[in-house]
Amino acid sequence: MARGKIQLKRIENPVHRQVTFCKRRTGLLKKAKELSVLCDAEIGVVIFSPQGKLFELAAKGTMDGIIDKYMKCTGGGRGSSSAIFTAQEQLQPPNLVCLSSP
Amino acid sequence: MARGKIQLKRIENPVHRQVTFCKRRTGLLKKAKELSVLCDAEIGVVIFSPQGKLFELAAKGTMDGIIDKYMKCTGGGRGSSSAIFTAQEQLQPPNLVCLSSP
DNA sequence: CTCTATAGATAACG
DNA sequence: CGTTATCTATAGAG
Repeated sequence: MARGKIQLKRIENPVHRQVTFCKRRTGLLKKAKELSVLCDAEIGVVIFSPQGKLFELAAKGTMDGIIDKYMKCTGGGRGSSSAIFTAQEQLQPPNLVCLSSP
Repeated sequence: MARGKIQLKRIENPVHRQVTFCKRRTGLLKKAKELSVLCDAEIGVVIFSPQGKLFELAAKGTMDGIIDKYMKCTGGGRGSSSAIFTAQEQLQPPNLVCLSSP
């Protein structure tokens, strides 16, 4: 992203990987919070570093409440407007689906 | 971020907010997956749109496993290397804490 | 939806 | 650990 392009694969150098993890984790949490503020969405993020360290972000509400809501949507999720996906399907094709007008 | 600067507040126009939500949600999930791949981290993201729609991303493992691991780290979290924060504390000061060398 | 210019994120450097 | 050059994400237009 900066002085050099990134590879879409695991960083091998342990030191470099640690630095990148720290920076990107910060950026990801920032982005998550921005999305929740801009669009009034409830967002929860959980990150486990390779060293087993846990990082959590709960925007709008608590993580506990988000997990509870998530459980209801998946476990007993017979709600009509739920979209569960694992992102493998959603992100691999360069295909954005947006609504430009209602 | 592009033809105009963004405000760090809730978007009022419903249509504009919907479009932004869609674009940023896609970008956030992409970033999350990149982080998990680059740094070999286990990441779970849960997003509830204002309309109550649920979006989930589980990178490296299942969301169920991530939540389970999360519960153990918080509930019985007497582990020595756990960092729980709500991002309010972590992101507001322009203060990055990184390890340059181990 | 697709394209483009620009704001924002960040890899490498000091 | 702060700065800078670049790359990427994305707001706005077509």
